[in-house]
Amino acid sequence: MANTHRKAVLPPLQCTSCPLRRIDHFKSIAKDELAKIERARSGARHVRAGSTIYSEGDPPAEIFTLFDGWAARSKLLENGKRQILNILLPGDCFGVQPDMTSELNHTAETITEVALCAFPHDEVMRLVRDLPRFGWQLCWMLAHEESVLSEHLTNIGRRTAFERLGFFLLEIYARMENREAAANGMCPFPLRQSDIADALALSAETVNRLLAQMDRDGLARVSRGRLYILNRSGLTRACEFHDRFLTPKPFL
Amino acid sequence: MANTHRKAVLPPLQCTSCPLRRIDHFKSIAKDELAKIERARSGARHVRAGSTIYSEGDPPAEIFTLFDGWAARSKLLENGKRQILNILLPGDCFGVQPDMTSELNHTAETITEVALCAFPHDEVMRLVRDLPRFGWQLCWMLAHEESVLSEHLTNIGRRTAFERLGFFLLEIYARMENREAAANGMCPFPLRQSDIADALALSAETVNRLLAQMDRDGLARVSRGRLYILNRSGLTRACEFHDRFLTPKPFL
DNA sequence: CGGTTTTTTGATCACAGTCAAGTTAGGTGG
DNA sequence: CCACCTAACTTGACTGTGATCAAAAAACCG
Repeated sequence: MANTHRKAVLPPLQCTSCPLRRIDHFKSIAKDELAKIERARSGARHVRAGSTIYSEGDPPAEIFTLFDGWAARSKLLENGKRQILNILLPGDCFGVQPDMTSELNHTAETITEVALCAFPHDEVMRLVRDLPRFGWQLCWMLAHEESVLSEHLTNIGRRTAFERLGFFLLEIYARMENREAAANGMCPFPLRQSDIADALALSAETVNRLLAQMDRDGLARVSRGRLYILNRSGLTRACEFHDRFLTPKPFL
Repeated sequence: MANTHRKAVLPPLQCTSCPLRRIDHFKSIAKDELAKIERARSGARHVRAGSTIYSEGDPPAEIFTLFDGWAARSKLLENGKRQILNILLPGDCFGVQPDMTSELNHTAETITEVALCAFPHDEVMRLVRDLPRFGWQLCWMLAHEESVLSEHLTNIGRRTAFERLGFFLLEIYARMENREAAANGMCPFPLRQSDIADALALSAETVNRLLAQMDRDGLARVSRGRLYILNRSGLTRACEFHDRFLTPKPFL
């Protein structure tokens, strides 16, 4: 896997000048609210590639926003198998737990080196208390995540291996496009085939064979850390993809 | 399928005297907040068995709380296959959407006859605005749902058919138990085998064969609209079940 | 009691998993 | 810049789980 991902850059000190906020796809947040959010932020930090941000079973302490790089939320089973719940891209929040007293129900791992912002749990609760609109925004983010998870459940449960993979590639591409990080059918793609397998509940060998087939069929190619969508409409049709669930959302 | 489910009863006019609120498993809500919630409620209604409460694509208008009976949230694919996302039991809320302007991303169907409470979307937004704690509770419910969905994703993605089924039965039983509607290893179970299949991404025939096997093995039995957990610890071990994700939660 | 839905059982098949061996690419250090 | 080492990818052969198709039995409901 070519590590085409440059060193992750840290976010600016001021949330108002966060470059992510200039991206159309993210719902804007009022200036005064942003100021309070900024005060709630406990800091920004780097995490190196291939390491764990938090583990299933840990007590939840912070909510995170991914600023730069790729990560994944996943579950590990007793039998050693891994299920990736969601790939995290810049602008995605994670670590929100129902009950701050209970343990985290999944693990978050980095794929590339990563930069993220952290918000202590009690600060988030304070924000919900003080800013009614913030509570609504948090609900929005959560409901969005649930919607994405439903789509993944259906994808894994009711589609063939080929369709799953096509759906997955198109989803990643659309999300990168929303973040203005894709163009001309090409975008960064630092996932290993075994990561894709863990996200789609397939074996790495099957993913490999299907990628080869999609390349042969001129539909999509993954090569040297990049994803190329060669025939978007063809692939979209072939795997019944739709991007209804990738609606704009607020973040932080 | 024996319809052992009696006629669904309507909830009382006052939320404070709602019998569901007396169940330990649900987080209590302050009296004054409950009064406001009660005012936000647009009404209670019956829906007959086997019908649709709302459909994917509909504009979201209301949030619902299931008061009595069983229902399911599901997605229908173009190829006719159905994926059940979650079985809804009394006390479960559903219909919460990220963005009230977008369309609903799943369908809600009744399994038995059902009684439910409805809350118009704008009233819910008003509640979030007026009651800071309410916003937090809504987040809690959403995060809980996400947690459950993650568990289902892992179950379907990474377990064998046998384990999936055992996990599913134990989950339903534990949830019924939490609702004080199960005892001595027995609880109502109005699902058809094809419903179980759609929830677990299996074929109905496979579900049938596995149920027969579990019966033979003295682990669990489904018969005449009832679920019998014959050997709970055995079944729990056999399918790596855990109920960590079934934490108490608020509702309404 | 009769019609319909659901469950049960059997036979066959195919998709994707597993195992194993070989190749390529990327990263590291001389 | 090249040699080496490891991790990732590739390919082939075989297997097995669970799907599909079909037909009979049972349960349910009016």
